[in-house]
Amino acid sequence: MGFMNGLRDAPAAAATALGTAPALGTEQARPMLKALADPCRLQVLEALAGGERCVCDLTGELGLAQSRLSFHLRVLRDAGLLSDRQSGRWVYYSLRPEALEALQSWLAALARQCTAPATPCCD
Amino acid sequence: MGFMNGLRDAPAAAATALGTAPALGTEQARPMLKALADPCRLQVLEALAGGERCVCDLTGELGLAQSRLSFHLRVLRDAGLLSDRQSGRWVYYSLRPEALEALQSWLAALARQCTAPATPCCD
DNA sequence: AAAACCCATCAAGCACAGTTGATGTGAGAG
DNA sequence: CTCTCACATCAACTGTGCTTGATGGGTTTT
Repeated sequence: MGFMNGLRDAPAAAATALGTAPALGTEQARPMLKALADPCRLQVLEALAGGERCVCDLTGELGLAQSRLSFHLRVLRDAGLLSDRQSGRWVYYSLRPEALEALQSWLAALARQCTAPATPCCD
Repeated sequence: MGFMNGLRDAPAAAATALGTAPALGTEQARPMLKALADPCRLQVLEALAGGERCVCDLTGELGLAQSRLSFHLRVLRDAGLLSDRQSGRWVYYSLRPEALEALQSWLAALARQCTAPATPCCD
């Protein structure tokens, strides 16, 4: 059950170079943002920012219970932020740059016109 | 109590043009990400993406109870994502582009080296 | 002054996400 | 085949964050 991560891969890859990207509605950004809301999960992201890592390596570095780390890895993977790869009896996790870039472009779209002069409110 | 939003304005403004920015540690990104984790709050952000809005206007457009909306606006403001301005008996809220850009650069930093070949794990 | 309005805050109730310890699965090692 | 190891999953407990309705502060009207 690792398929259909709720994230299309094609359009995000094209947006790597520039800041402009294929929109990505708030609907699709929501699960990722929800997954990023936990301090424990942010630790994992920081550790994975340097590259691929296996679970046993992460438990040692972060000092987390194995069950706990596995739970958070699943949340991040289900949100489309992580990809996993099994090699022997180890499982390696890594960040998905496409997902991070998709979020970047979503933020960029928000900031695009947000300095508008204000609607007249109730009159 | 609207001062000291826990976000320096100076460095973020310089990063507007390019995608490169003043680092912004995970420590400072955390409260923003936590604030972005709620669907109700994302609705507010979308509504504010078009520009400044007063509260009474938002309650009408989003169909939220006044108390509820006020609660979420506070969370977003405390996280540094929103700025407020009082005019008469109305309060106008707007997105802070600096905050959004700071998050963008934080994501960019994560994606920078995350494709590293994987450390040897336990040997 | 009183009344009407916009918005913030409060206390209580409630739902959900996270933690913990135990158990299950699947792949090498002996 | 059996044992060990890496990791996932489960059930029960716990805590944190959201919702609701009522109250309070502050600003314009009349």
